[in-house]
Amino acid sequence: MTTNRRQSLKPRKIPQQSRAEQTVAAILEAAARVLETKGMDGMNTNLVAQRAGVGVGSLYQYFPNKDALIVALSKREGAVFFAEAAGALSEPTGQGALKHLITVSVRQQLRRPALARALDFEENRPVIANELAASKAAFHEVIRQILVRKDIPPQPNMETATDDLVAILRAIVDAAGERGESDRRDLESRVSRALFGYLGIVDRQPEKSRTRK
Amino acid sequence: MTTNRRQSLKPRKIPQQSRAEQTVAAILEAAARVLETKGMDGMNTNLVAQRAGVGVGSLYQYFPNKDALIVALSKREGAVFFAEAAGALSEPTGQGALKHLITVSVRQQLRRPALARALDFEENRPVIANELAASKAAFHEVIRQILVRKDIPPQPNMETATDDLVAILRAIVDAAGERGESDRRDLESRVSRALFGYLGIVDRQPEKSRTRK
Amino acid sequence: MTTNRRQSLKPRKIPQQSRAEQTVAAILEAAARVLETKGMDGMNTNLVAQRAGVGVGSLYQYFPNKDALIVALSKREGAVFFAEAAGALSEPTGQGALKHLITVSVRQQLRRPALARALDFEENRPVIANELAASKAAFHEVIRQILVRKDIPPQPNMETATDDLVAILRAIVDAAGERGESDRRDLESRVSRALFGYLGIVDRQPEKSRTRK
Amino acid sequence: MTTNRRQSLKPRKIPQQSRAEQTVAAILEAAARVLETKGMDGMNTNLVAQRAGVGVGSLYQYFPNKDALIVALSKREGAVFFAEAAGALSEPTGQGALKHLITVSVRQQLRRPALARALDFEENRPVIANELAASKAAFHEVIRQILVRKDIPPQPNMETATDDLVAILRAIVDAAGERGESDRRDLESRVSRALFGYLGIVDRQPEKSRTRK
DNA sequence: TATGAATGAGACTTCATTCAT
DNA sequence: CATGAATGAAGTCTCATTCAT
Repeated sequence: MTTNRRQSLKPRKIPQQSRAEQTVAAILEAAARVLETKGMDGMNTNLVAQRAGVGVGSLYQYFPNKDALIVALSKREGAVFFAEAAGALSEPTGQGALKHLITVSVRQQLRRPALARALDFEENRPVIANELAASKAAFHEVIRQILVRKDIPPQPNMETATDDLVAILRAIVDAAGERGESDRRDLESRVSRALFGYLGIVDRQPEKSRTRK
Repeated sequence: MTTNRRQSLKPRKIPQQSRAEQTVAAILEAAARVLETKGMDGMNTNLVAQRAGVGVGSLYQYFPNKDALIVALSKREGAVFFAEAAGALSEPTGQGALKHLITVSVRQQLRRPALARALDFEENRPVIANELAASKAAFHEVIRQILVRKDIPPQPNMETATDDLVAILRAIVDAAGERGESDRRDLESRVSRALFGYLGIVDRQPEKSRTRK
Repeated sequence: MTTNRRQSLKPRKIPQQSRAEQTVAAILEAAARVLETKGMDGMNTNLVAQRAGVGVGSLYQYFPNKDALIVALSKREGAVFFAEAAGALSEPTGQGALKHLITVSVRQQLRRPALARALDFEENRPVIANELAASKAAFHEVIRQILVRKDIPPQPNMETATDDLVAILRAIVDAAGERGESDRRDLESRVSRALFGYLGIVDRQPEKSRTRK
Repeated sequence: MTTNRRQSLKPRKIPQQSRAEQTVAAILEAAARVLETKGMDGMNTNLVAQRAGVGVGSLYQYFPNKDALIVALSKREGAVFFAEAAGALSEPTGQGALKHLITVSVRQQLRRPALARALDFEENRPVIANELAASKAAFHEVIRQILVRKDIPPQPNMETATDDLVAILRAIVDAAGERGESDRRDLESRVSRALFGYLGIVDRQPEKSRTRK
């Protein structure tokens, strides 16, 4: 079974000694690596613990179950990203903000493509999604604030548009990740075209940069 | 575990009697329904067999293992779709063909959104992907032939563009499916904007249809 | 943990082939023996399966969890017993019926004292008790019908009296079982004295049988 | 598992400073409360320590293992009780002494019924029983001295009678505890009838107090 | 001495797959 | 061919106990 008892997915205890902090970090990183390598199906708590160099017990000391591990991982990955993403709001124009967001997202997703991909999927599982609702809302709010800017065509349905943008972004970058791409510039350009197109933003300057490859 | 012994994923025998065909169909449909309802995690061969009204043994008579079931399901879903999609090629213009493709894809994905979503994911698992390589190639060829048309800006990298288009398409429609949307028209419009934008097709006629909601 | 998911404790499937019936019987008997020997704490599903000569999987094919095993065992033991106990009702007098009940109970409890003791305890756990409520009620009804007879002093509170009688009976016989006693006659006499005393039945004939040991 | 390594069950050290005494008391009381609330199955050393407001380590400082905790608890409960029970010996008549004993026992058992019940059961586990043999013997000696009095019919087997009396007593009171009874008077009366009946003491005065309820 | 982090054996349970009937 | 009983490897999680700080 994937998930057993329905318990809080929140961390069981917050590490109080520095030794514990290290343990938690090690577990999380091990989980990340296993997820990257073998996917959710190949990930199991014993393996994660082993790779982290701790006993399974330690894992369960901090995470009530496997899903909690995913949640924690999502949050860990999301934290850095969100900070950078929020920076988009200080861009003067909406389109600039969007560009910023794209840049940041692409970089994030490309940092550890396999991990990002795996998490993207897991985050859709209701149990997980539920736990991450808050973070997701915060992120969506950022996007909403961008879409509302003057230089972006008004969108009929804000929520839908937000979802779509995120979905498109992830889709392209995940696909790239799967192919092992790593040319950020090109990727950003492709994503931009799709997103700007979606939003109905026509011609943002005679783009010369379209690299023929 | 996802897959145990490595065996051929091809159906074990081609049913030649109609009774067998019915059995296979029943199993496949049962699998589809379970996949829709409980996701891959909640799907197991015993359950599928039971829902199909046959013994597990019979299931293994026709499918060497669980993955073969997924493959067969993917092919079943893909078959109808591919036929319709290929029809796009008879459209005179590239943009028309693309529209056609979008319409068909949206319809397909919206027919059984949960199933489509689940399969989309499974199809990425290497074992499955490998088995479906041929079908995928055929589909991609269709897209390639569209992209090559005169009224579509030349794409720097054909393979990438194809992948991206499919990814975007799926992403938007999956998101819609998850939200329970069912307005095909609106969906098609959103998808179009993203895809045309991606391809660098600027303003296809002053679009008045953008519904403000 | 003793009990995990809250599921029905009812048997998962009823054996349809005779092979299955044998398996179920073997599992139950193995469980009984383990319970007798090592108590609930020493009983685990793997061991039971092994002793039954089947795989654990088979055990779970018929019993959704460990507790279901206990319930089934209780019912198995209770069934024979109840049939015999109900016979008490055909005794002409209430006191006769009581004697009958005592005889039957003592015999039952002495057949497999350790098992009886262990089950007595387990049957008090709420999860189990709940499942056995019906059987228990039936048994109590028999007692109630006895207590209502003319030659038994009216009891202020029927339910309490019933509970007490059963408790006393079990207590004495369990104690005897623990000591390894097996003189049924003596045991019956001791139980009778306690029960008749409890019910306020004074001198039922000059009892000569009081063995000096 | 119930007990891991076999070690002495005696407290590891006799606390000589009052702080230590307090710690031990806190642990014991925490154990009692957990036992009452969640039964032996729900009791675990980490929880007990936490409830006691100390680290697990401290618990193991004073108790070599979980069973030692039970033993200590049994002794703690037994101590007060034994003192009161011994008072029975100063009663002039045997029957008076017995009454005294009953009163005391009922009070004891009713003080914390759930705890008493749980301990009753644990005390039967060989490992525990063994450790408590001395206390038990002392208590049984008190009963023996009562049974030997002139106004009590001679019992064929002293040890058996003692065991039985205790068993009956516990059985009735435990049952009462389980039902949530708390009418000591009524309970004493019921116990008396059973015990006197068991001992073959016929009519202790025309009892008018039998409350019809 | 106290603390609480760490440990890992072992318990429970599931499910893909096989095979006797 | 069909059936469904049987299997057992593998995964999840708990908790008594130890030990570094």
